[in-house]
Amino acid sequence: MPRFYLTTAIDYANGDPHLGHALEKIGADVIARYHRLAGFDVHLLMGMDEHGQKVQQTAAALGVTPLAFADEIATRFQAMWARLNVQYDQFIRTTDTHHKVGVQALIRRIAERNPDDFYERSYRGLYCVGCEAFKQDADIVDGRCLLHPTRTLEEVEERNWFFRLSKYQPFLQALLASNPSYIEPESRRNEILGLLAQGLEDVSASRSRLDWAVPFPLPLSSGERQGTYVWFDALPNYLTATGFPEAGFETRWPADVHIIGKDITRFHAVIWPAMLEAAGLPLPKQVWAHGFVQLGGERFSKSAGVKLDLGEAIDRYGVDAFRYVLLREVPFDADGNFSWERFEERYTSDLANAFGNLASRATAMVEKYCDAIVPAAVQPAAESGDALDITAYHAALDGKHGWLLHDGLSAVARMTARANEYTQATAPWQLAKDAGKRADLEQCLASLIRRLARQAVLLSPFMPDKAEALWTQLGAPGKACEQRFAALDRLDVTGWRVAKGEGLFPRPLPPKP
RNA sequence: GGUCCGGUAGCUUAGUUGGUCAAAGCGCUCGACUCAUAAUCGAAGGAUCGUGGGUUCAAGUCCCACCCGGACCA
Repeated sequence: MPRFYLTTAIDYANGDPHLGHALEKIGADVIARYHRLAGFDVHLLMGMDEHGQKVQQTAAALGVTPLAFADEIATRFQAMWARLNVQYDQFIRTTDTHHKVGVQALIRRIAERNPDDFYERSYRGLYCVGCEAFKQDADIVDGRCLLHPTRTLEEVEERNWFFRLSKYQPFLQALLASNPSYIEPESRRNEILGLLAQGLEDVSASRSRLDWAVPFPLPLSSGERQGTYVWFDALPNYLTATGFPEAGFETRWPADVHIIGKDITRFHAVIWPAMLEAAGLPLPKQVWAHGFVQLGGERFSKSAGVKLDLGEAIDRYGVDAFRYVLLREVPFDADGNFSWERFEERYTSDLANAFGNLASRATAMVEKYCDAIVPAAVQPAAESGDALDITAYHAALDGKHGWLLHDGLSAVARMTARANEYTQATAPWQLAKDAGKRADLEQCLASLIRRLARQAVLLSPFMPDKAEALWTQLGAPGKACEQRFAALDRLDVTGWRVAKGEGLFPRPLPPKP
């Protein structure tokens, strides 16, 4: 069975999961579920990034150990992924012993193979005593730290280990020239190409005053031991999760795709492949940078109070409706918008009116006209008009042309619309009045059930529970998630006993929040 | 300040290499139907394609400048 290893960004243990996290995790889950239906041995990795001063400081402020704090945050994230029905195969935490061992092994391996790649250099920056951290320009306003505006920033110099990233510029340029799909979508690749054209700076790999970190395995010439700086700790999680450095990690590594947010493209497209090349390890096959979700047209932020309560969004119409609307509304290759208004519109038009009602009318007619037993279809290919949409669906999800999950949903929506048109045009309720048209009636109803069954399977990566619910209502054997795309063409619905149940996506709407 | 991405009907978006390219879905209006979750089907209306220049016989589609939104870098 072919393997498929995909990862999401590990989330920083500083705050609760929000809409942006949810988009990435649900998207990755859809891709994973799709590949299971396509017959792959799928491994979806998710996890937490738990080191660094912010975690340490927040924990200290709460009077708990950093690890206890990280445990709490990890528990909250995992609980949210469970609610969102995100089915990961592995959850890594950078505080896992194995990860720390792996990070150190990777650094040593680089140092052994390319002794020049790590070197000592002094780092100079603006240091905030309040934060006990160096501040970047984004965190500085009027020469003051945003969080501690009453204190003055000090210019501090320290010696650190640096990684000779600049050395890998030709390698990275050649990589993108020979393998353009290494970074997708194209807009993000262009960004990186521009960055490479400007020239790369070496990056620091260790920092002093970094106590809550993986100890950097090489001591400085002064004897000082420092903590591993963020990217050398976080990025290797994709590798250490496979068991590295222990033998056997190669069975999973390299990853097929890293699903990340566009804000961290640079680290995944530049630093990470350079690190792997330095270590003589295979590169991941692709980095996919999705866009951001805006909320009602505004960027959500804690400070501005623009945020969406994920629990509320899930409770609104159920987790599957939320997953559907989020991925239908937000293109997976660009920024998108989410609002309660759109949620209502999408739920009502796509799910309740089009899809749910199609299931309702079709099962009702089989019950009414055929004693609930799906008749044998005379022309099993009556729905051949769906072929193009099924092709489009796979093109959106198989990764060969990017991961355009929203296009996959559009394709299924067209199939649903076509089935409703077919129903209207054939008017089985009229055929039922004429015994001489019995064959036409049975043909129509069998076709509708077949279409619904196929749509249930195609939608199951997006809406796992609803797909199963429909599968059951149709009287289909087994489970929707156990089907294989390859066998879907030949799906025979003859003799299924339908059982029209509760509406899949009921109206009327509950009151607005 | 630099780089990149986006700015097309009320909303969300399609629009290969310039020439039926002004398109689709939702919403709104009208008509049809009654199996169904007052759902469905059909039809109509609706855009000076961010702004201003330029290239061209011909430009959302190429060039320049500017405005707005976003990401990254400095």
